[in-house]
Parts: sequence; structure tokens; C-alpha cells
Amino acid sequence: MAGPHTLGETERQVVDRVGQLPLDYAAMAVVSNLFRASNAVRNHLERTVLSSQNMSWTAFVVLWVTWIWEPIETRNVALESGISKATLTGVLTTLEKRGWVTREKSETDGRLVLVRMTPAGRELMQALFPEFNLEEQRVVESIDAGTLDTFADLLRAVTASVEPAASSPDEPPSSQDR
Amino acid sequence: MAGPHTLGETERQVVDRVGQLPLDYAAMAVVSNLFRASNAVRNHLERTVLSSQNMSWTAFVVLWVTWIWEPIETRNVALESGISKATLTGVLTTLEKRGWVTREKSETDGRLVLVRMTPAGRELMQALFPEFNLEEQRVVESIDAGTLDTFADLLRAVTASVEPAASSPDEPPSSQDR
DNA sequence: CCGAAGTTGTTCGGGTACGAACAATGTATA
DNA sequence: TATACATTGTTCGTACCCGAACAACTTCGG
Repeated sequence: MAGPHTLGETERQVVDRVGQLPLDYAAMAVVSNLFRASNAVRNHLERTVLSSQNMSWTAFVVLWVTWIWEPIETRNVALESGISKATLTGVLTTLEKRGWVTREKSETDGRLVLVRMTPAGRELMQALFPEFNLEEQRVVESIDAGTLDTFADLLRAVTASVEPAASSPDEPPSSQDR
Repeated sequence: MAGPHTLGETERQVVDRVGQLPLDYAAMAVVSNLFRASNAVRNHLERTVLSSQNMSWTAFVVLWVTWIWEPIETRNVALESGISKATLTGVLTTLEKRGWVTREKSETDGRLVLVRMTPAGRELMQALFPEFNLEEQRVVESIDAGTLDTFADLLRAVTASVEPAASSPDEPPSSQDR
């Protein structure tokens, strides 16, 4: 959405198409670059780090969430990973098939399913995550270290303005799939 | 990846799992929040604006790129949209099926395919894009107006650090699929 | 207690999403 | 002007990705 063309050039072209409609170009720039950056980073990390394990970005995120919080209920895995519960079902099946996680029905609540790492899954993450973090570092290396926290806060502000409900930590907002 | 848990709480838990390995938590926060924000905004816009046309985010981006730059070669649509050419083939088939764009072989180069809007496609974008931009505005409304440009620049810096090659505008970097 | 209302994970259908392999086409080299 | 080399869009296989509908289960109101 912000490809090889100049900013001004794109804007001029947009004005030509939209006509006199008033547009917020600053907001447009942020949203389009948000996606460009997100896509670029995901694909980069998939190619440099995750491809060695034939793993997708989402699979890695789910594995990471499970690694950090296990045992964890699937609804919370979906919440933490930022994917829908429908998507999670498929991803978990994949991860289970590869022997990295296990599913287990809750004893106290028959509706819930708990996810745990296998030893193989834990070994994998112990080796893979430092490598992943090193590449994360490379992705932001051109940005002044003192600015990184501000950057993260700006991103949190965007997320918050879209997902208003967020009561207290450790107590997810009532019930939404994502 | 940065769900209902506190920042410090997640960090403490990560330390517990990773052990003594040195990690860049600032970089980690930026990358994970980049994806959280990106996902949240995409899903929000799909639900609020795009669902009326039963359109996905990617379909909208492709339609937008075509709208702004038509007639445009498919390789450049993929480049501007930030998706692979393989993905584009499927999306274009969908958009063509719905009567919003057309495919046309280039007369000067038999390998190229040109994409154009149909009148119906143009009408749709003329109505949909202002609505879309209004929602983009809402997504960043909590951010100080003077900071938006800086924000966009930070996002561009991330993209640039991952996709280093970028010669001159109007002249895509030799040949990469995305 | 017992039916209504709510919650949870799965299934289903349609649509992305990628890399690799491919055939068609264009270009460069000798 | 052949013959290698490069480029382009499509196809293929596999893996997401979501909303809607669903069955299993829990909880709440009377």
C-alpha cells in the first residue's frame, strides 16, 4: 500500500481519484505503513528464523504463548496470540501433530481445553527464541534506543483505540473471541 | 503476544523460561505490539467498513492500489499491496469474479498482465474509501496530531531495515516478488 | 431441581497466504 | 540466429484465517 512510489506522488494520485473529498492523509500514512511494516517483519522472520523448522509466524506465536504461560486454556492462547479461536483449533492441531504441544480436557470445567508443551517443544523454543530475538533486534536497530519505548507505546495506543474493553490484567474483558 | 497480561509480568515469566540468556526486551515489545496493532486494526476495519461488501482487507488493498494506479501491471500491484504474486493471482480472480476489476494481456510484452477497474469497481471505491479513511482517523485519534508523522517514519524505518534494496521511485528494485 | 441463557472448542465454507515448480515469453550472448 | 539466461503470471500443496453454526457443558433464575 506504500510501495515504490513517492509519498507526495501517491497523495497527488489519490486526490486525482477521490476528488474534493477531505481525507486524513496522516492517518492514512500511519495505517498503511503499519501494515507494510508488519508484513515485512513477519515475512522476514519467517524466512530467516522460522523456515528452518518449517514453521509459520502464527504457529510460532502460539508456541511462544504456550511456552510462557503453560498450562494455559485455549481461549487465553487465542487472546494472547491475537487470533480467533477458530484459527487456533487448526494451528494447535498442527503443533500437536509435530509433537510440540498437547491438548488436555480440563477436569474442573468440561468445556475447557488446556495446552501444554512437550519436552521436544520446550527444547525447540529454548534454541529458537534467542535466535528470534536477535532478529527482532536487527529489525529495530536503525531506531534510536531511547525512542523504542515511545514507539511501543504508540503501537499500544493504536491497539487500545480499536479494542476499548480491557478491564484489569489477569482478568480478560468478559468474553470476546479475540 | 501481548494479551491481557502486564508488561512486567510477561517479562518476568519470560526470564523464568529463557533463563540467563540475554534478551532485547525493547525490540521484543516493538515487534509484538507491531503485530498486535496491525491485527487489531485490520480486523476492526474488516468488521466496521469492509464487511458491508463482504470484502477482505487484502482484497480492499488490491482494489485500492488498482484504483489509484490503473492501468497497472500485476507485478506492481503485488509490490504495492505487499503480497506475493501467488497470493495476488487468487485475489484478482475473486475481484474479477465480483466484477470490480478486469485482467488484460499486455500488447508490448506477452508476459505481463494489466489490471483495470470496472465502472462498478470505481463506484464502489468512491463510496467506500472515504468511509474507510474516516475509520483510519478513529484508529489514531488518541495520538497527538504532531506525532503522527514521526510515527509513520518509525514504521517506515522498520520496513526499510528489513527490505534494504530500494533504488529510485518508479523503478522497482530489479526483481523480487514482494 | 430444571429449563433458559451463557460459554467453550470444533466444524464448515470461503478466502487469503506463501514458496516452489512451471510454461510462456522476452533478452543477452556468442 | 541459436542458445543460454532472466522475467512474469499461474498452478500446486500446505497452512492459516475468519464468522457462523453447532454440540457439549456450566450457570443462573425460578
